[in-house]
Amino acid sequence: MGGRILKPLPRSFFDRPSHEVAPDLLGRVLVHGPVALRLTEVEAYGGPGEDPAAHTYRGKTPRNAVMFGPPGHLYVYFTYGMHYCANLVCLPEDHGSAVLLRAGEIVEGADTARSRRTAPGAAARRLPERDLARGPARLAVALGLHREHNGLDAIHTGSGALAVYAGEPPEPGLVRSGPRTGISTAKDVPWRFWIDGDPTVSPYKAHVPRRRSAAATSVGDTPSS
DNA sequence: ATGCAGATAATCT
DNA sequence: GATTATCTGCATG
Repeated sequence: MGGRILKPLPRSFFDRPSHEVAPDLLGRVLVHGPVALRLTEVEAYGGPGEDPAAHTYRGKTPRNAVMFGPPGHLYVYFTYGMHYCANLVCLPEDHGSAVLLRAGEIVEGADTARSRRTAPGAAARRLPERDLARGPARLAVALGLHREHNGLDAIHTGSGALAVYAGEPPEPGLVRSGPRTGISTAKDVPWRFWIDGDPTVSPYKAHVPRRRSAAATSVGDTPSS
């Protein structure tokens, strides 16, 4: 039969700098339980002292500890008071770099992904296929990744529920790179990688400084007069 | 199609 | 107390 056997990626795949792993991750297939996703957009983040935009820039903390662990593990963080984002750790232990999984195409378990992505109360209309994992927080929901999965090993061991497979890498000419999304420092570092023309790639958003609430700025912010 | 504002809490200074 | 590796809904052209 035509059933293609997916080859699991070995740990050594991730034992490289994150900006080398990131573009190589495009087209690979991440499987978590019933849902499989082909990566179409990722971002690399560097280690302490070398990447101001990285969570590890100022060293090890309880939150980013997993990034200082062995490669091939999942780093899941919580942000904006409501979203989870998932990364894959790179380089040997103690380096603190990773690749943020920003978007992908659901290739298996779309019904599961869709129900996870459909809010209880809202959404009378059907969510477009391309939006199921278009953006890092949406991707985490679609794959069912949460805080409890922080530190999980993503290397196929024969028993784990999570693994990354070789998949079909895109045509080299279709891989594009540019500045990372939504960061306030290191804005020019071109460590965002995506597959050109793929509809599941998220729209680029530059960082917008959120203005403090009016109440918080009421004292002492008057210009000279 | 694009743009803005609000949501909402862990984390770090 | 400020910031945040974001998303959604509602507004307008």
